[in-house]
Amino acid sequence: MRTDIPKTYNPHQVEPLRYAWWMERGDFYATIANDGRPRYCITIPPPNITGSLHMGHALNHAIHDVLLRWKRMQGYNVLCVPGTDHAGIATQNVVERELLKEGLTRHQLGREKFLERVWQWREQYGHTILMQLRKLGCSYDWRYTRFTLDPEYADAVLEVFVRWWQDGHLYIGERVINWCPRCMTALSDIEIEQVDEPGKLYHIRYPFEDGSGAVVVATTRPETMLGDVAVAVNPSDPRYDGLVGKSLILPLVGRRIPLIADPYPDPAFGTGAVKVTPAHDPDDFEIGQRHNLPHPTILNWDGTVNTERLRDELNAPHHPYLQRYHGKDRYEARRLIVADLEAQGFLEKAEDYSIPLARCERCHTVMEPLLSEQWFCRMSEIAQPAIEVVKQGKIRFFPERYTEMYLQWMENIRDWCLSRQIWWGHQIPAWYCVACHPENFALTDRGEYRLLKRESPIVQKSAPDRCPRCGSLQLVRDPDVLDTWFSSAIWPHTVLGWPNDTEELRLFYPTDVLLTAQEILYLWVARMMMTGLYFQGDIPFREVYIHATVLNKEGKRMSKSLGTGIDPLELIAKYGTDALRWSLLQQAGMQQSIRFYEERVVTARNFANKVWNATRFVLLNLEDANLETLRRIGPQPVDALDRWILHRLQHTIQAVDQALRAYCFDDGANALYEFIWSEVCDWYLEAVKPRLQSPTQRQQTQAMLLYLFDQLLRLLHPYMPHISEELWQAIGATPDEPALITARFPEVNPAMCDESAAEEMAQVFEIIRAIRNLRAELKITPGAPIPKAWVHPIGSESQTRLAPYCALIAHLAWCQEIVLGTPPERALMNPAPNAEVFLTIAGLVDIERERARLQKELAKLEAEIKQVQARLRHPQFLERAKPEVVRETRTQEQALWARHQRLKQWLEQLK
RNA sequence: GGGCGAAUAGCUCAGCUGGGAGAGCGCUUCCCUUACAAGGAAGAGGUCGCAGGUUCGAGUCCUGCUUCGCCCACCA
Repeated sequence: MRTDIPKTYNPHQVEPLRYAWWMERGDFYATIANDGRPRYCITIPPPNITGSLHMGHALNHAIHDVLLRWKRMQGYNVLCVPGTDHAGIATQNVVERELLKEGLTRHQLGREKFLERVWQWREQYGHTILMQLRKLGCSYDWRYTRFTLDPEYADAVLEVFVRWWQDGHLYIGERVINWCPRCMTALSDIEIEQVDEPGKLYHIRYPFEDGSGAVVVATTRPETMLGDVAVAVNPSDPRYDGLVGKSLILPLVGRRIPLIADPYPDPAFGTGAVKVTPAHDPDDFEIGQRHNLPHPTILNWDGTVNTERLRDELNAPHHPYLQRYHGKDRYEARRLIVADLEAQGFLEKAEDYSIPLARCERCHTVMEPLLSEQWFCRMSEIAQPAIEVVKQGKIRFFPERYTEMYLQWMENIRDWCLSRQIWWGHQIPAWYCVACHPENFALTDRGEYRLLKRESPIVQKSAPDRCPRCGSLQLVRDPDVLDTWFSSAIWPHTVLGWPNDTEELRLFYPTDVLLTAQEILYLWVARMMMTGLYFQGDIPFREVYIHATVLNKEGKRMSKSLGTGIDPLELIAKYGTDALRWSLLQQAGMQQSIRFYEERVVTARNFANKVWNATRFVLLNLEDANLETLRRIGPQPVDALDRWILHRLQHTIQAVDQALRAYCFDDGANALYEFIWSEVCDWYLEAVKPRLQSPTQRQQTQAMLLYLFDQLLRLLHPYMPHISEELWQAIGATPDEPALITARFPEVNPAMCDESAAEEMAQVFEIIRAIRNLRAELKITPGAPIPKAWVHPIGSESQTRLAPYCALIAHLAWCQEIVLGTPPERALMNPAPNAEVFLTIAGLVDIERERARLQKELAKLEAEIKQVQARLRHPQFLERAKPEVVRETRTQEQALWARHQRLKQWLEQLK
């Protein structure tokens, strides 16, 4: 038996070694066979390869690991598949930034060379985050580590794309999409963040061609007027009766545009007239479609103004004045145009206005709605089954409120823009024949064909030899790659081997739960449900737990750039992994956000230390023992104290079990904390100390302690795996159960539940508190002996001898239980609700002071009595309150009166 | 503009189906008692966001409002 245990828990000496030990033993590995055990499977949300561990990850993965360890201990065959996401735009941005330091752009490097660089980068840095997850203690099956650009994974992605194409769910469309002028790519509707920012609303006068006045339109983006093709008004708007059909002259540009009638404009807003720029606004585009209007583009992909395209697209003479704006950045162009409009008297006014802006989620650049040709996925049909499974309860959300949010979003789902104009990712498996449509291609300087328009794509997993229509060898592959979320959408079944029919799929699909943050509910969770149902024919997971967002103490989002973030690795370095995990899990339940700060980890570290020292105490008291013998003896209660602690243990087992089932990790942690610290350490261990000195009770008490701590460490293991394993090795490990990580999780034993023991001990604790209170109030130093104490339990029928406990725990020299009516002489008294205690302390009884103290006590009692009586005097209370409540109130009143009587009597006696 | 969360001790939060408010940290006082000072003991501290309503009785249920946060939404 080890007795050289340090007095404080040192996580750095324990945690890395324990983790390595489990790895060596292969404890994280699932069995890929039906060995008769039930199975439990989670596929983690693959973090970006560009990422490093932040508090959100720490919380997410602490939760993963609690569940995995809990299930493993319950005898499940547990598989957790880790991995990383290639994160198209994010990664490409990182590598492009590196190139920029060398003065290079990706275009200078060329696609192939650039991709080599990205792969290099990923080899070097792409595994950082997975290594960090190991530091968190995650018991994942690292053999299964996947990457969304692995060859097999890429094959699955192409398979999905081809099948959806064949099944008619994909299409090429020219639409106004969200364009990031910095990333130079399209983004889906959910990859942008909407913010309202202060700006200006410009009112511009568009004169009628015939000189009969003007129409005033309002816009927040005046530069787009270059591409205006009409002004629209609502047909019901009386202000424009008889004017529709007339021509307007576009200021600065001089182009003639019509005034048209369309249901879109809201007559109540401003002048009721809307300028129509089909290429740069989704609503305007639809108006344009309805009226068969042209849609000239006035912006380049980098956000600069292009007025030459205007000439080409409108087949119109180029107004020389426009040259001023050509090549200017959109904001520069805006300033110029506003100035020119004002100078020429076209600007009616510019008012302050809160403008809704869309920014790129990745780089925060203001998005530009831009007309372009993209690949889309038609969603409504695919979404249907994913709606059904939720309505039927086959997939359940925790917290439940997310169910409604999910359903509402799914029922209004919009088509998904799949193509991205970047290089890092899954290149779209579509080829176009130059021979069939030479007009769709331009020849570059390097003599390569550049795709201008997508027509008649040949969609298949591998490059076709020749055009199936004309036999030409001149085929050009679509340069675009797929949205990163397209590949992560198939994560659960793909990491298990799809499209092959693998043993992993058969054993572990559907997985059990998906654990994630709320921000990717639509981006990812919903899409996995759609692809899982479509391709694997079954739900990807049975439950979805959406955990809180981690905020700082001020309730602000943790952000590196704002400096409001906390680095979990730093916290691990300071306080250890188990402390960090505990501090997070201790507040992880059904809330949508949690505030996190370092003091929480300090508290958690202190708790770990408490566990360490409590177990140290047990070990020190087991030095002479044979553990085998003690295990054979088992938990045999000596008395009510033991029955009470076993009872509380059952309660704790029950609470932890219930909490983990319901994803209320906070409740489980609190139950454990309360049990271990308050009940085991503060009461049980203190009370048991004298018994350990008794030759007749020592062994039985040792057996109790061994059992209790064995159970307690098992319960703690999912939350604090390292320290619990380390300590358990000293007291729990047997040839049958050599490691805690695979030992059996405790289950409630009804035979150990004992309410009466609980009540009995509650009374003991009350008495002891009353004694301590007296001592403290009278400033009796803890060491000073108290010659005599009498305790008088009230209302308990049991003939148990409480006095010995009180003497032991409260360090009394002499203690006796008395019955009513025989109070001692010249003592101090403390009346507690269900007990009263009398102490005699030589020379310390100042009668007057004592009387004053008790008078105060009496006054407090009387106030309470008044309150209760007031309620009982109320006729409606007696009539309408539940009978048991009335009864309870009556007994309460009686008890108060009785205390009152006794106090008074005691006061009399003190005279 | 809709939807959802939150508002309780100085701080961070518990309070299930309505019966008189709890924890951790912080604070005060006393203790280095041989598991633990990262500890022990005893305390102080709250018109439970505001205003109504239901009820014998409301942090708890209903209505309205205020403040903060999140999600969704094409209003020029």
